[in-house]
Amino acid sequence: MDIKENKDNPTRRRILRVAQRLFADAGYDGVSVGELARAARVNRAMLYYYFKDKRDLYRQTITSVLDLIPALWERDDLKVGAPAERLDRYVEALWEALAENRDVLPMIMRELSSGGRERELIFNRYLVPNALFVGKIIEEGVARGDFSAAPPTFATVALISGIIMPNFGFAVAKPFLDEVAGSVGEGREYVDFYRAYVKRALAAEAGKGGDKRGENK
Amino acid sequence: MDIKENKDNPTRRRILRVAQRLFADAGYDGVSVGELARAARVNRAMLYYYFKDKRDLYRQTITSVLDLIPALWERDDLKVGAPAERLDRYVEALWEALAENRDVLPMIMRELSSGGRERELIFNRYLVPNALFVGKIIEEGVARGDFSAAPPTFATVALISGIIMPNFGFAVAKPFLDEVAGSVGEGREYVDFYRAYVKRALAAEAGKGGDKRGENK
DNA sequence: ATTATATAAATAAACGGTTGATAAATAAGA
DNA sequence: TCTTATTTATCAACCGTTTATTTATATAAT
Repeated sequence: MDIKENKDNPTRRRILRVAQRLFADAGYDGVSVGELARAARVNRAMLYYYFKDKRDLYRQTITSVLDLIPALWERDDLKVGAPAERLDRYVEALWEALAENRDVLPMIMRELSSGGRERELIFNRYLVPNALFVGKIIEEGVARGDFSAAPPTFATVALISGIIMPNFGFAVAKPFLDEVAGSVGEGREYVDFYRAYVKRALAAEAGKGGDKRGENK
Repeated sequence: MDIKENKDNPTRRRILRVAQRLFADAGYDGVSVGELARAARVNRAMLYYYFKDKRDLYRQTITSVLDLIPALWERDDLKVGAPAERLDRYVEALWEALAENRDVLPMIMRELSSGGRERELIFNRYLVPNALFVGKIIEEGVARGDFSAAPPTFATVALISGIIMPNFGFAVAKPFLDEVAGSVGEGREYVDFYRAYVKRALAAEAGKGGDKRGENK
């Protein structure tokens, strides 16, 4: 009756992998345990052998997918160098991370849209810490006089928005966008554009720039 | 058997109003016709008297909510003046429009997240036209040499993102955000910040600016 | 003004199908 | 033989939808 704890079990992993795809596409209510079991080629009852219930499976699916975000905050190359540099690398890094798994943003967006049960989990575990991480870099840049963008909170939000939204667009509508606007590429061109865009937006007025140590490598 | 077409019918309007709230909170699959009927204090069968089926009701709910977006493109004050001015007013206008009805963005986001049936409707009727509207202003500004931001498509995306994302955040998490970050206000401060932010991001390099007619009011 | 008729609005009841979940029986592996 | 893994069978509850029936309202005929 109690749930098997062997995380390496191949059946269990197969269920999780399939659940990730299906939940990302249709959401919690949009997938039945029947579909889930069929897609994973297991008996319906097996879901209750490895997971407490449907919501438990959903929760574990979410965290397993979204846990590539915290990995960002550990990267060494985002810890050294001038704020402008680190921020520039962060834009690139977050984009890459999100582009790598196209299920992340749809899952987050849908869960936030639904007065979702996992809304606070997502905020506390991913969004707020991520905003704090970026905010700290900007704060430092403002303090040094490199950035004019204050308050840092607002600049943080604006900056992250420009990464998340387009990436979300790619994730949910790449084929469609290609159709209405010709090929929209893979997003690389946008990232390059956006790095320069952010640089201009945050730049301190000429002459007001403070300590130049470490700038431009 | 055929559907009553009287759009002013009070019962019908009550159903739509309730559907708007419930669907915005929980999505298509997250609300049963039973809940819907109970919340609107009508018999379940009445939904099928005024609407073809659940999805028809859902579709009509979506469009009735989202139709405040196209209203933006008709505004006269967004049609006259220098590009920089019009863009500045657009930022303000879009923010206000979205803040006015906090169901808009959650509905859009969820529908896009779920390989939703109404995805193309949303793109074709709201998102693409809106992007074209903004894109045209930016294009004009670039042509005049007022903006350095090219290509206009990318600048358009970046600019809109900085409005939509924070507004979405407000819509789904205002109470929560107040709790973790102190009161985050009503967003007015952010809009003011963002207008300046955009201005810097799009500004042409000093001296390269072309025709100055109409600038700075 | 009363009655008859037509139509619109609302209700109750039921349909087959699917839902998430459980318990008991069985098979496989140690 | 004991534990782990998988299946079969079954459950009540709910799902979206339809049908048949009743109530209310407006119009026309008497």
